[in-house]
Amino acid sequence: VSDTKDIHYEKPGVTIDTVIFTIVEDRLEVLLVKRADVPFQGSWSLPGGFILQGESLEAAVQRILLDKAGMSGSYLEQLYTFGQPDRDPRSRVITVAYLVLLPWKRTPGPLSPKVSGTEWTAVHYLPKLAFDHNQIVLYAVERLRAKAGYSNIGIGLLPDKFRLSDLQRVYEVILGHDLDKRNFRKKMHATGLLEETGEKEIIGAHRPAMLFRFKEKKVVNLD
Amino acid sequence: VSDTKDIHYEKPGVTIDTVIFTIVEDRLEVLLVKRADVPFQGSWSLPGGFILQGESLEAAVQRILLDKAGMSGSYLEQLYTFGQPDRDPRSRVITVAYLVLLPWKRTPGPLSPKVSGTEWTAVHYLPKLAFDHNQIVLYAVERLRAKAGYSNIGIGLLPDKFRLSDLQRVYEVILGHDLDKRNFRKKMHATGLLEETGEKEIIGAHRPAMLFRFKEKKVVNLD
DNA sequence: CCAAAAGTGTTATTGATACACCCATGC
DNA sequence: GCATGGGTGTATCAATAACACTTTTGG
Repeated sequence: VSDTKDIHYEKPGVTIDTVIFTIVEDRLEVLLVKRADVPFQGSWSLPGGFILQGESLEAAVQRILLDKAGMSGSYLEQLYTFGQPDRDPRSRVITVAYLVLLPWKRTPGPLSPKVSGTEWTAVHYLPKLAFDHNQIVLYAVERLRAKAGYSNIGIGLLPDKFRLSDLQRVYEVILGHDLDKRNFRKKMHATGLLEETGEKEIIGAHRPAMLFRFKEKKVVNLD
Repeated sequence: VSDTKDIHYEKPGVTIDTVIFTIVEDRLEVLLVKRADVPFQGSWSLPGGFILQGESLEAAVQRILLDKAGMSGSYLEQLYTFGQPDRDPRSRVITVAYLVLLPWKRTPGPLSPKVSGTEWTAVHYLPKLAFDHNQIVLYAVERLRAKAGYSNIGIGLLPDKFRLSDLQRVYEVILGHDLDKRNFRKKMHATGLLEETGEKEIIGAHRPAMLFRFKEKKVVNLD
């Protein structure tokens, strides 16, 4: 029963932490921010913050994204709530972790962090992070892998129009192993979620690739 | 960044709410408690409560289970954190919802609620609950259904020793449709998780059934 | 001997995997 | 004309789904 009247113990703090993924040069990268204050001063940590009055959890995530990363996420999913009593050395803080996917912009450069003190880091070379943030990132990677197996989660990491080889690359990077081109394309077409844009894109001295788009902009479970 | 120093807005409250499932006479039932206080005085609601200082979220769930239901859960999983600003009409309260499975005791009777003001209710005949608790129960049922498809979640709803027909019944109740006996048993045996106890059980005028046990006491993903 | 649940295999269908060549382009 | 990525189909294997009869017990 959610009863507020009998609180005689101190309220825990509640924060949001975000695991923001993107793909850069065939690597899965996560956005980190350098902590300005104690504890863990100077350590890297996940972008996060407190929830404002009257603000939904999702709205808080979007606000934090804009403040800390200078961008708004294309896909957003609640991950898990971490509440070990000692996870913050100062006081009890419970954090609701979110998984965020940023569309990978073809154009190189503008994906570089917009906010000073932030940096994209490959998940394979993650430093020791503040608080329990390493655990949170691992949990997020696990979730992302699992979802790659049974959903079109790749949509969150791609621009509106993309080549099938881009889509395949996204899944390969998430899963950590190569996929068969013909089987991958067969399966993707079978979902009925892809539509041709009619446009073709030429990169370098190759046969031009058809650009595709997802009919549904939402992440959806396949089969 | 989990920074407590710059809180100038009021902290939200944090609660735990539990969706406690069991199976009674081939029905999936959930434990409800009648609210003694405003708001929603007299309404049914999910067992819940505040988190004590220094208490982990899981420990809080176990404590609430014991207090409100007079029993400890066999399976426990964090469901989702609900934080809509208006979900509690008095003040901002964020709740971390847990899914709990109670082993169905063969012996009829002792599963009846131990604590006054609590009642088991079939999920198909759920009344209008306090707060957003209907939404939480729906979410829990969805999760349970999904897990029935790819895990041995049934373990949480069964006593230590059980007949294969009991196990099948559990899955049928969760999924809401009948399963083929031979295919079900083939699949279950193929997991390698079942072991014969050697004991047989005779109920009524029938051929006695072998009692089985799960080798792993944990819920595990199949395939 | 009858009613009721326990137990047991085979076939058909479906989905997943493995695998190799031609095409269009820029230089 | 050559290097590079784009694009396509078939055969095998594994998993799933459909389906019916015999066994053991108590009454």
